[in-house]
Amino acid sequence: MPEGHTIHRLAQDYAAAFQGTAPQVTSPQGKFTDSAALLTGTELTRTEAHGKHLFLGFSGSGDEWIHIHLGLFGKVNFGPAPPPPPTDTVRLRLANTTAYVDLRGPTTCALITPPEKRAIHDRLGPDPLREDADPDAAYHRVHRSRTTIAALLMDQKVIAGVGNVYRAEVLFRHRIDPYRPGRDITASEWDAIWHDLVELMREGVRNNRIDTVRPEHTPEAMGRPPRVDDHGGEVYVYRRAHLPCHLCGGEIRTADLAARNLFWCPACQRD
DNA sequence: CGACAATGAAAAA
DNA sequence: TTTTCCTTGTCGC
Repeated sequence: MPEGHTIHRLAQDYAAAFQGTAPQVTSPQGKFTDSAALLTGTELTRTEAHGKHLFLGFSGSGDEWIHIHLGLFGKVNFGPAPPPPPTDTVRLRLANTTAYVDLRGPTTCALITPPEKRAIHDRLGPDPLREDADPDAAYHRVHRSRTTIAALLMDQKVIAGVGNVYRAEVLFRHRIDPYRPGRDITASEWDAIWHDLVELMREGVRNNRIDTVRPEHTPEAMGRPPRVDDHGGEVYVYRRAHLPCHLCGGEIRTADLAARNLFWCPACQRD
């Protein structure tokens, strides 16, 4: 379930459960065993998120980081001590006297050095959830590009943390045709998109799910039946192909864009 | 029990 | 542009 909000929430949750302790680090699945052995006995001192990348900072003899990227399938599960016997897909388990956490199916779980961590930050664009983010840096790339805005929003070098749900929903909320080239996005449109993402994603961190429907458009307010989709939140277009648009009643469309399923309302999102 | 999809992205070609 | 990797839940037979 990982877009940027999930990763920032995980940074908070890992810190709450393990920061200031030296958890036992294991890799029941085996792919992280050597690094896990090196880390056991060292203290988790801080956690950090940038886009969809999670960093767990350990201080032993020097600074070391576990770099985690969940990819499409990765999942994290927290629980109270004592931990149950791990299943054979657990890539990484942390366990201290009060809690454990299991990581399964990540694209990346690797021990890295501070310079390697810096290199990752350097290839990522600004993250709406980070204080140090510069929205102008993102717009600089957007407004010089002939690529569609829907593809640019998915490009982590342009803006970090947006995924398939936020891209579809933020474009709907701003009535922007997903196929419009980035160069035709105005500065004020980008400003509105960015600040909307900041608010939506902060709420996503708080609630651990994506909700994008304005209060006046909720099923209750509109006299509609509640959503049926099981992805977790209330949305306008994501995974609503061929269903009626909440606002205009027209049919939501879907298409392949940037290797993912795009959803949009051609009537509401017309340039 | 196999096919398939799912909020992702790097490597290979 | 295509292939590859990672896991789990659901659906149809």
